[in-house]
Amino acid sequence: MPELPEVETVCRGLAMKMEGRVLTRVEQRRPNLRIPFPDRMVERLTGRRVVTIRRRAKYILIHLDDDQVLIVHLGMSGRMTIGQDLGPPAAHDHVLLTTDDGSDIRFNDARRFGLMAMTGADILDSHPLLASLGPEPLGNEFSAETLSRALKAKITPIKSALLDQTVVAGLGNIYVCEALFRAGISPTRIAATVAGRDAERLVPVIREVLTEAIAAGGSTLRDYVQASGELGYFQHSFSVYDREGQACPGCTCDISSTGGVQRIVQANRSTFYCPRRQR
DNA sequence: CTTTCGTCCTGACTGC
DNA sequence: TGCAGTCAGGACGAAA
Repeated sequence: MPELPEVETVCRGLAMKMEGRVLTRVEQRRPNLRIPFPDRMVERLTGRRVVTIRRRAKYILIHLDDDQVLIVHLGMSGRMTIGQDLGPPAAHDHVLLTTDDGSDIRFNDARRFGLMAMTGADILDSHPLLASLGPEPLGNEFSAETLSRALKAKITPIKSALLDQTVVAGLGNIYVCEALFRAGISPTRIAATVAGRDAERLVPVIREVLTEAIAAGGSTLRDYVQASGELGYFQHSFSVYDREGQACPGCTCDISSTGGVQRIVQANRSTFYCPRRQR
């Protein structure tokens, strides 16, 4: 499931292949993903040159030479595959792009939680999908002060607060679990109680876990493929995520007495944590 | 207003 | 072996 580091990796892969290139062929193979495709998307993309590709939260922003921006979200199962002469579309290939130097770029999304939208570059930040996003966790605006301010009035668990894209933009279930583990903060803590001292510990840890994952080229558990189209998944080692019952990497005592990593459900999502190390 | 919960979707996995 | 049921999850929108 692509989170910020995976989206960053995809952006970098797409940028290498697409920036400066003209989209010579565009094919849209169904009317919608989570939402309908933009009106006349094929016509609006065909013949356009890609200027830059950037990321905001988990959105891929493809800037075109007519000052339009294609907004892409990978959702849960979305992936981009890149290659030369990829042949007939695979199952769930929904959008096919070809560049003037012969690269094929395909958006594949089995579960169709992803989306595409288009808007003008000048009004990009006020687009409904982007307008209420909080600070980038790797940006200068994200600090213990801004995080504390965002958490101060929240009575929801810190786990839920960190998944709230208005608090900080781009964290998903995996990296919230991992960051809380590294910070030694229980996911069940009321968000407001994390403001202050704990937020000072949390901010660098969030940056650290994301930076490591980006450096590793993204990570996955199931169905993520790097933008380069390379075969295989990058297997990232998580401390707690999806490790229910396994030994917590920080606890040296016998797992039979600790129970290892616990799984609980918060807001209908699995949370993994170590009750001994996270308070 | 804030917070929670249902919804979209398919494939991987579990258990009978 | 086959098949029904469960689960996964981002983000929106409805409900509380």
